[in-house]
Amino acid sequence: MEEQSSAPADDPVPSEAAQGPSASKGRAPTIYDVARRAGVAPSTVSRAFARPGRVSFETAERIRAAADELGYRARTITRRTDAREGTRMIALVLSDISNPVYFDLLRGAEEAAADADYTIVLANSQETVKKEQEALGRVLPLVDGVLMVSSRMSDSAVRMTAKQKPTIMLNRAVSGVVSVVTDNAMGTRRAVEHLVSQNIRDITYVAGPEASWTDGMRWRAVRETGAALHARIHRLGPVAPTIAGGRAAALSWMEHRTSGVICYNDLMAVGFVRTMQEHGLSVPRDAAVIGYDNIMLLPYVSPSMSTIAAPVHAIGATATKNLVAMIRGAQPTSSRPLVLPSKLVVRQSSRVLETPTLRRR
Amino acid sequence: MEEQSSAPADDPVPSEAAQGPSASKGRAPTIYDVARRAGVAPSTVSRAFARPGRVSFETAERIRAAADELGYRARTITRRTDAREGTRMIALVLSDISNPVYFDLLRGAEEAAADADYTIVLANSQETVKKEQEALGRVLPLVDGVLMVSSRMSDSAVRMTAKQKPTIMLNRAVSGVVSVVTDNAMGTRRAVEHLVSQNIRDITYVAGPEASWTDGMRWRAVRETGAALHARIHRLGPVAPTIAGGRAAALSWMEHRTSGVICYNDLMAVGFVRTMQEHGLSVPRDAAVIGYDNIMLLPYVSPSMSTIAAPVHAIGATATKNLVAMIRGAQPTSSRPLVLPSKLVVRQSSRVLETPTLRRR
DNA sequence: CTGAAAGCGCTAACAG
DNA sequence: CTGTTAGCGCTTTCAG
Repeated sequence: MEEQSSAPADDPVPSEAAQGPSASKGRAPTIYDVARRAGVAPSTVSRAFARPGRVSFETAERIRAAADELGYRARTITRRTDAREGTRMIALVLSDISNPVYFDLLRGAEEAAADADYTIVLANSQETVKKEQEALGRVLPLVDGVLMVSSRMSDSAVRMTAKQKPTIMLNRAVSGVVSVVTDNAMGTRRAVEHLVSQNIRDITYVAGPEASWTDGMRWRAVRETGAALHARIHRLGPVAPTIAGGRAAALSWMEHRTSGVICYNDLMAVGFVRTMQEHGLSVPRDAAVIGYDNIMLLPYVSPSMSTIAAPVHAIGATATKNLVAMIRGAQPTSSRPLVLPSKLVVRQSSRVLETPTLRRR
Repeated sequence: MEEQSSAPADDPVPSEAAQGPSASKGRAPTIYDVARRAGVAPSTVSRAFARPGRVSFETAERIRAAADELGYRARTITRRTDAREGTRMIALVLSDISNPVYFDLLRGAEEAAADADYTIVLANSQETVKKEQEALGRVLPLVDGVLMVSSRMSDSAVRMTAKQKPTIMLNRAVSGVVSVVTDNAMGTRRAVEHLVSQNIRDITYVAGPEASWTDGMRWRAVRETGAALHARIHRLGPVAPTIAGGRAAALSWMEHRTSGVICYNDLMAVGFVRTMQEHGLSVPRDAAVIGYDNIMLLPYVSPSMSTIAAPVHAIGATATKNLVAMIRGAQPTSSRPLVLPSKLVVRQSSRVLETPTLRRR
């Protein structure tokens, strides 16, 4: 629209017709252009952007004006990567952002980062490990540190990354790399106890993605606790960690029903329950169902869903704080992963005995 | 720089550094280190990374080996920003990533980006406009284009950005900037018709964030359609676009009930309904409630929630495709925003008349 | 295919 | 406070 209209009249501009329509055309203006236009030395322009105090107000004014006219924008990155000053950016790499679990993690990370004056750059890679590595490779050179969430990359690949930039692993433990994980075992134990205490001794664990470290931990926790408590544990899957995956699992579960079901995550649990209901089964009467993660809206589904909750916000915040410390030169204190506690949240989907008066909280 | 190493203080630690578990210590290796190690010229190393074909297989091998040993990593960004080759990254700026609406948008954007071999970098800024601008400023220099979702920045600030890099605005129309929006009017009209056809003629619109362009559009659509259809329209709010916001709104709504309620978004609608239920009211009997966005899990809350759905995936994909075209030099065709249709999804929360056979309990 | 050398845009060091 | 002059790490000529 007004791209044409802005035709500046006052223009002592030489032959170089400043710019075409919507910018991005005639090569981005450099610091030299601005300097020439403002009648100062390039270094002064540089200073004006990097160290505002060090340049006289008037000169700064003039430079800013010139920069505006030319549409100049400091190439912060080049400057910073070259100067090794740090870019004040942190990469958060995660494989599936559309999983609601990550919300609070993100929030926690962001708050902690903001406190320390860092910006979080998210690199998401729904797809393959390959994509994940590619995305990581792209952002790696421009951040001061890396937060990897539930990565599917191999341990050695992760270690490679950790060699290049301060790195913290979340939701997975990799030896040699600082890790922050949740204590799946504890929450799981509570869940199994909760079921067993209601006389449920036949429990199916519905597995999530095979490559997932978390799935391994959860399955192991279920199995071991089950053994300790004399419950019979079965395993189904793996299926996709989605509502659809849960639905599929429910279908095969029908052929060998158990009175208790623990799903790798909440989304699966929701799908599982819905499919049961569609087949005329009722939850928790026909089976008590529990998920993991405590995602948003879980209290609002019907029946409200029990879950094993991780302190996701704290994980994000803690990891970020530690990462910032590492960026500032701190050496990792311990070689063991930092473990944060998880807890069981009981709602209707697993409360068999005393059915409450249906108006939870 | 640090060649004068003997000078600085108390460092009795000589050559030991090499293998500290978490590395990231001794100065990132440069292309020169690799070159020396591989016994070639720096330019050859550069070529080996940038233009694989142009270097003999053997030399490439040697260089790769040397790079691995030293843990060298191409500083892609510096290289690319300098070379104006483009970084093959696109910034997706959005103010609140924890809103589930953005899932599909993100997915759409990512798929389209991947098709064109671009990576999406997410810059999230929960907070103020100031934070948003800051985050944008940080990533701007290093991306080839910008996707702004529901930005709260001023029109002129947005135009500023658009001057520097190809930019597309999503969920908001800014004159002079390519925009992709949904046709809120159409979906809203259907919703109001749906209510009126069930003899609901008293409708409350619960407003979302004041600064939101979308809220303005939705409110306007409700008001105008209401007028056209002879329904009485009321307005409540603004409240936060969250479950809590919806709960708060429900409380004040109690004092002046209407038989129809349309909330700025689904989260609010869920909170609204829950609060009604807690006060002994039933949905849709006491009020038909409709949200916007069609977020995940909506079919699973109780009662399942009606909503006005935008083709979010398509928005993300379309915008990204257009952006890539712009990056490649295409000129924006039209100055008017690209409008994608929205539609009404009727579920239990608004179905007053023929209560379905509710096999969904 | 490779090396030497001249940039690239920006910053730091050192006068004055 | 500002200009000059060396860099910074990487790329691009331009010869061989």
